[in-house]
Amino acid sequence: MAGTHQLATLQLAIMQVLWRSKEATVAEVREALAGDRDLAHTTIATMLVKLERKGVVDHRAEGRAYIYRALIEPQQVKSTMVTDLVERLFGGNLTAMMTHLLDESDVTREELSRLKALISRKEKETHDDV
Amino acid sequence: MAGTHQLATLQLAIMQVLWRSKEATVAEVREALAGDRDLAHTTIATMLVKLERKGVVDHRAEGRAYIYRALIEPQQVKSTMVTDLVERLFGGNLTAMMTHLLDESDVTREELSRLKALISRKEKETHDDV
DNA sequence: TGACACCTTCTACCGGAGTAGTAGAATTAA
DNA sequence: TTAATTCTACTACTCCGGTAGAAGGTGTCA
Repeated sequence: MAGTHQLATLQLAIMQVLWRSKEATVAEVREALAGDRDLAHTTIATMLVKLERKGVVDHRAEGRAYIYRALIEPQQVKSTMVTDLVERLFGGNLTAMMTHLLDESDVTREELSRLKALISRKEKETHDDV
Repeated sequence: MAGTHQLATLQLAIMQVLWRSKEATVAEVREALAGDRDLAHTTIATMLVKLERKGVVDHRAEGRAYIYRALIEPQQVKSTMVTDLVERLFGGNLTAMMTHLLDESDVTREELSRLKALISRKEKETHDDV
């Protein structure tokens, strides 16, 4: 099971900053998160160390500062976390998850037709290659 | 924010047993979980105490044993957890979540048409009552 | 009535997330 | 040169999930 990465809330928030800006120092991450969450400089730094130990970010020194960058793609994290939730909540049943999403949230007409188009496109792509 | 319940993996697994069987003793929960997870009796018992403290289960004594039952509905938990993930991962954008699901998982033809039917049904339900 | 089996309760421990203070190095300003 | 600023490194602490041993209560049955 390589490349599966569960990330907690703050960790994910930090990663999202890195994904957006390619690279960032502790101060820059902190700046980007300010407003939603006002955290101490050291808190961000600590989290980045933990993320690095986890192998999902990397850093290089530039002068006195460390510049961090993400080592994994948003897609990997999303896949892991969504798949995991579908597994835990719906026993891996994708349609059940979709049904829930459609039932519980108020989707607009426009979104519905966009989804329909998406499915049609997907149907064309899906050859009988199972 | 009442009625929002985040549950971790084991907690959710235990709740699912309770939802299926309406009521269960510690031993029964343990039995139901055996195979996937072989846990000590006391582990389940401890988790149930924690879940009770959290207000999501309840118990009554019958003879020497406690019989537990769920106090919340599966739907409440699913809503909370799905909504939360969509928020954290896709900034609350439902369509983005759906797109991801369609792109990343290998959906079969059959599932696709079932989804299409689902959307059509939803479209009929959705009056312009926004 | 004593031995055993079954149950809950209490307590404890580990690890990870989150939060941050403090120390010490380095760079800049005065 | 000294003082202030700005970083990282180290440490620690709380909370929670998960896991389970030890202890103590209670029922059963020969």
